[in-house]
Amino acid sequence: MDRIMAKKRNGPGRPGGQTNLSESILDVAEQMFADNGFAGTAMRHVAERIGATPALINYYFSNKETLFRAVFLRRAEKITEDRMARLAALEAAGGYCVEDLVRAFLEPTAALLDTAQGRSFLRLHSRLHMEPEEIAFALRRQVYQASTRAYAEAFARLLPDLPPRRVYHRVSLMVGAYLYAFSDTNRLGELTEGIGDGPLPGGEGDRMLQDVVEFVAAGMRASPG
Amino acid sequence: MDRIMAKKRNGPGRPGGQTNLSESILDVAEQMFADNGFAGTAMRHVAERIGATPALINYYFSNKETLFRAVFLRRAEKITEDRMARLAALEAAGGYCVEDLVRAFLEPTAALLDTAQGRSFLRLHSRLHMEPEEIAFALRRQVYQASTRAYAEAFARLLPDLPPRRVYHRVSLMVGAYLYAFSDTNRLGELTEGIGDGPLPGGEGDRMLQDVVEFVAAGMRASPG
DNA sequence: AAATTAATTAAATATCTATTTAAATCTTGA
DNA sequence: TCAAGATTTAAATAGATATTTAATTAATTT
Repeated sequence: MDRIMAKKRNGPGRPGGQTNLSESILDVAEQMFADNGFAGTAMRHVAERIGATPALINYYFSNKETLFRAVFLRRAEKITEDRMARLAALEAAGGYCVEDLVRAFLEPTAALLDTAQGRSFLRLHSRLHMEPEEIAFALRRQVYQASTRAYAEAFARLLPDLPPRRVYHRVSLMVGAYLYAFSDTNRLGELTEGIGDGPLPGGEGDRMLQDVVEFVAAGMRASPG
Repeated sequence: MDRIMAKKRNGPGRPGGQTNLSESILDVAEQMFADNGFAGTAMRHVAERIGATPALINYYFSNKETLFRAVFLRRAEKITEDRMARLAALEAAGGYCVEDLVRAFLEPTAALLDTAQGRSFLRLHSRLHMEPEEIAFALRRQVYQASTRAYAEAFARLLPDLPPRRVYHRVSLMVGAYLYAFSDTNRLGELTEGIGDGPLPGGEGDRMLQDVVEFVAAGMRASPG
């Protein structure tokens, strides 16, 4: 759609004015990593889309893996911080229920549904969770482990009849459900084609979040069999 | 672990006896596509692991994409058939509940948890669902669309108060949850490290299935807000 | 036994890949 | 104004990739 272009001058040398290419690289790389994966994305193509040479990407981010980490961390760190802040707010406010906790966990990612760039990140994010490679593991743990654990412990306090092991299991079911729902790869439209409730009222993102919260909160509260 | 080796003779020519390399190629490719993705898997490496040359793979499967399809379809088609058969059995038996339906949908994939090769497929399967590429879409639709729709309609009959659009949405939440849980990429062990309920009793696969069914069935039945 | 078909390899083809190096141009600070 | 630093390119490096072709050996059919 809207490809970001540096004003091109043929030949080498620093161009006039300000370019802020570093951010453009992150944006384009985010889209391409989301659509084609890490291995499927060529540095050359990222460079082409911003109208520059591959060497420029290695100038800003020293190699492909570092670029990937930068793309991921740019948003992921905000998500974790946001989750922790929301959890702290709930604790401070006193009483909260399972549904409040689910909503607090999901809102920081649901917010990304509102922009195309945010949706790219969500696809990237889902892919990363499905990739067993070491690069993916390390990144996920580094960013999400602490906050996910904090939420799991909060859930455990709300669900004293459920053994801790099963609380964690349900947390991971929540993660799987929202990743899939938010990543838009499930092509809900394709599946429901011809059902025709028409488009959802009240903003796609909000409605989506509400549906997921409802489903997950019920799953969390399910009486252990 | 157990790499399949063709008995090597140096030089070209048809080897003596029977080799059944076609199946070996599918097995190795399944593992490698699961771990490294489509773009991240090199034909050359697949060939090396079976002790043959890349040309042999192109002899049996004419190119990389066809190989990928063959790997996927080998199991996916059985899953769909199994799902349809189980749904028909439920219908024939007369009354069934939400939990029965969830279990019927999930059992064909949960069965794959019992072998290493099956778990490879499950990882591949999850990856495919997160890949927005055209190859992934077409495959998923070809194999799963009809059976998923049939289940969605069965759910709709059991949940008359829930608008069809939302039934489909919940079905896709179910899919996301089980994909993630069964693909083992969530590394539950890592997250729960130090919790120590110890290993689950009664077979990892069965326990896993039971947990997911419980969670998803509750989510499905959640009263619409 | 001869001819045909099946299964395999070695080698070549034609790209595509990430990354580095050196040079070129602009900006900034002294 | 001049030197130092920042940002860019062109070109080279060193491989890796999927796929095709022709040759080779074994199995099967006639």
